[in-house]
Amino acid sequence: MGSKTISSAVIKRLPRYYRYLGDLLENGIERISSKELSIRMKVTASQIRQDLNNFGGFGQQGYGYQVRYLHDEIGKILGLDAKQSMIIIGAGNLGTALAKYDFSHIGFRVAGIFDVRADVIGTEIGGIRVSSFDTVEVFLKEHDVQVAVLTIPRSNAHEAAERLVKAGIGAIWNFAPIDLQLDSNIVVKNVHLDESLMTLSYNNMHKGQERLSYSSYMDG
Amino acid sequence: MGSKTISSAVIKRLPRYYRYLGDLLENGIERISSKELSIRMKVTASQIRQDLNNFGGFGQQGYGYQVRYLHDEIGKILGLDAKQSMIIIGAGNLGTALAKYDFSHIGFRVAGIFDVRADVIGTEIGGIRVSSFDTVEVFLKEHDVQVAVLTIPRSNAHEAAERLVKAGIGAIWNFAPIDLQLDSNIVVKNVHLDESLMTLSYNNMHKGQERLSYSSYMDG
DNA sequence: TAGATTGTTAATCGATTAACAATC
DNA sequence: TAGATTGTTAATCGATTAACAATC
Repeated sequence: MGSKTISSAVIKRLPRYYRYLGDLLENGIERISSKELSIRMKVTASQIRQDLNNFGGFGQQGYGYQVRYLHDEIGKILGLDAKQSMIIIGAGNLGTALAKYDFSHIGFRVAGIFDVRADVIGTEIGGIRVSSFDTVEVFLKEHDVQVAVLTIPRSNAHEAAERLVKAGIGAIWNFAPIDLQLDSNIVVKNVHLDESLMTLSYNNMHKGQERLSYSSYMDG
Repeated sequence: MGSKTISSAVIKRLPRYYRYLGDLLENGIERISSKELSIRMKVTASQIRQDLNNFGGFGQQGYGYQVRYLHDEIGKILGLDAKQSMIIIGAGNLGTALAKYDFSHIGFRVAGIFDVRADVIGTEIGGIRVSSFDTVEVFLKEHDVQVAVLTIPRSNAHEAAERLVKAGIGAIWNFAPIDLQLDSNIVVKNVHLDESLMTLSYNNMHKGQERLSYSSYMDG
């Protein structure tokens, strides 16, 4: 069902559409054409129409797109209406920050926090008690969790990931600087902050040699 | 000088090469061919050779590449040998996590932390006193800072960015969910965590409809 | 209806992969 | 020298942009 493969380039643009449509909603704008949206977003109108038509015809000739409708449809495509849960593995600096961050606007909530360090287990972060990582298998049996957030040192990341997968996790948001080699049906999304900073460094050093600001919107 | 524009696709791959070469170094491996590296990294040998040859001929026919040399050269290309400083704007959850993170392995250090909230100013994070954002212009006059890290709410992000630019900042690592519209010679790198989570959500919902695990290495 | 704007096909552009001559 | 592997050119593939007929 619905099996046409959609390129990852398109998928990566969806959240940005979603954000711009949300902004339009907030400003009380009810309809928009691909042309006008393209001007605001600094992309081509062609690209917007091509992207959207991967998922269906959301617009109307001569009229454009209804902002509310398109916004909500993209939200559904992204699964934001699904009320998903995630657990955070590693209550260090980054794990703590993410645990305190409110992801409810995109349908996510933190269901649990885990760590291996005795001095961290039992402390509270954002109203959630940190549990021993040894209890994660039991926890996953008892709770419906879609995503595991990996904010632990590189050295432990692979072993932890394999345990999580064995315990039934299907998606990992990985902040450890490592390429996880897991079963092909496990979805992994890497956020490598140091690599992000390195590309910023490169672009800053080599400034002026290329048109930077214009093509940088999707380089998030 | 050296003005051939290099595509951002190539730039984004450099940090990953750097990481793999660092791993090889740690394992005492002194030379590697594009073929063998391609197997480890799950990319084509062609791509590795094409990418590297954007910057020069680092290898030797019949031999391959010297790991130490190539690693250090890529480090230089990325500017990691430059000892750069950054300031963190916004001492919230994420700003605090980044302030405590050790970026010295890629040549960066945190020179200052700024916030507008009276109850936060004066507290200490990772050994650095949080200063009033109103003092940032003076600070930037007195210190050589390459990067400003923006970890503040969306509503303040644009105004803060403009002040930083006016005060001489040339590069912004932006964590606020907004597209900053700044002078074209300002380098902006966005890290939109919620958008990252949304694409993870999408891939998880639509799992099995495409070959996910294989093409996901660069989707960080 | 006439004007506007979509959905979609065709053309272009750029990035990736393959091939191979150069050379260590 | 023979074998290996690069640097680089050529072929392929995929993504973006342009064009336009369909239609609201």
